[in-house]
Amino acid sequence: MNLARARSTPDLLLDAAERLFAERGFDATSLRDVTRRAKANLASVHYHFGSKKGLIHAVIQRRLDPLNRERLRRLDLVARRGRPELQAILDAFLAPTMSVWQENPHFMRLAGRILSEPDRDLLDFFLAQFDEIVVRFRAALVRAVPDAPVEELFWRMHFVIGAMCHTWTASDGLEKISGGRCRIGDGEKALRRLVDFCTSGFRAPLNGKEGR
Amino acid sequence: MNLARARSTPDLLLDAAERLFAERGFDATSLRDVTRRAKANLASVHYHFGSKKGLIHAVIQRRLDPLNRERLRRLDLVARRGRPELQAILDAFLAPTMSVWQENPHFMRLAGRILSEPDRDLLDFFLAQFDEIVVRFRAALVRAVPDAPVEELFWRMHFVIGAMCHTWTASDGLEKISGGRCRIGDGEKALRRLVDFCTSGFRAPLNGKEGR
DNA sequence: GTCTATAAACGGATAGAC
DNA sequence: GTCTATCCGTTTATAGAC
Repeated sequence: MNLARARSTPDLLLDAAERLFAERGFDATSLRDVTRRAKANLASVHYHFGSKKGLIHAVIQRRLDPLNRERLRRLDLVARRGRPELQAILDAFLAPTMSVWQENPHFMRLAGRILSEPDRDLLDFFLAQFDEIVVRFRAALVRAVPDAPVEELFWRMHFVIGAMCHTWTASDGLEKISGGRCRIGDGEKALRRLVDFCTSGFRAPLNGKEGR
Repeated sequence: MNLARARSTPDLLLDAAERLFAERGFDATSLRDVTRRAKANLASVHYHFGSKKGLIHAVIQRRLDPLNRERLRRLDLVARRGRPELQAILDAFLAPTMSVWQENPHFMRLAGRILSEPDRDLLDFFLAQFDEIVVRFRAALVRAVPDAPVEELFWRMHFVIGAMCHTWTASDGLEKISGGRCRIGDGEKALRRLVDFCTSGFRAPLNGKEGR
């Protein structure tokens, strides 16, 4: 309400944690690092979030919640007018990740890494945020590609997710490998390339015989 | 030479480390965990590998070296006979990862995770193993898709790598999300799906206007 | 090459004053 | 809500005996 007021301690902790988790990883970031950056007290983490794990969960949920709501909002717009276009569905899924990346590249790097996290608890918590996304996008894909088995749709979305995560988390690796040719820039062109690649990949022949 | 002899201490350490690093991550695995599993002494790690980082590098190089040699061997077979087929090139790049995954799923999970590693030193060491791969596959792709700008080829390979890593590292996540519908099984079918998806994605129209 | 013992530092968590 | 002090376990790394 009071716009001039400084950010609250929980917010400062979340900001600092998000940044450090993204830069160094969860394990390599101590609560002492977080509180030092947030200019808060060490014990404040346990007061506000209960534990380090509680802080990690809060960092994830703060961004994932609006991200997935935006995905569903866009999917609604697409699905409302008749049979949905494959490319429009993929765009509804992928485009919001670019917005988050633009506003907060730290979080997207962090999110991409969680999917390959060894910590089962953390992975399960993360995946649980996607229950509605899975149901709704699956339904849309079935309508858009009715001749594909559902199993095939899941596999192809798996590849889409892999390409997506790699785009936002490893774009500096691409820049290095390409000798500086490929820069992610503001993300707009990268998103368009990503959507085009995925749409075309999704249209691979279903019998898998083509071109062999 | 002596086939009946037990494996050497360095090998036992590498085996144990590979397994634990894959299951728990680098940070969450202590040298005590490694030496306990290898039934070796704590100090043996420093004697044979100098440090924990030295051990990590050795674990990576032991598998990556033959993997990338196999990629180049297959690429040679493909490129020898005239203009290479796009699908054959991608197969030469992707198929060896399945072989490694079959023989040692632990390592592939580990390798996939390194690409999103926050530790810059480790990422740089990892990427340095791919210098020859980048040069040789780029040349083949230029021949196979001559009308595409090199920049576009790099981006598309970036997406291929993302899909590939996600396939071998997060396949259990797919199984969970798909409600048990999608299992990676022996990897053969997953590889075929992956190659088909990537080949088709690679053939996306170059102007990016199709279907919009 | 292998082992014990230990150094030196850092981790998350908590009790209790304010 | 904030802060200090502290508990207690763990970490990598090394010195030096065998």
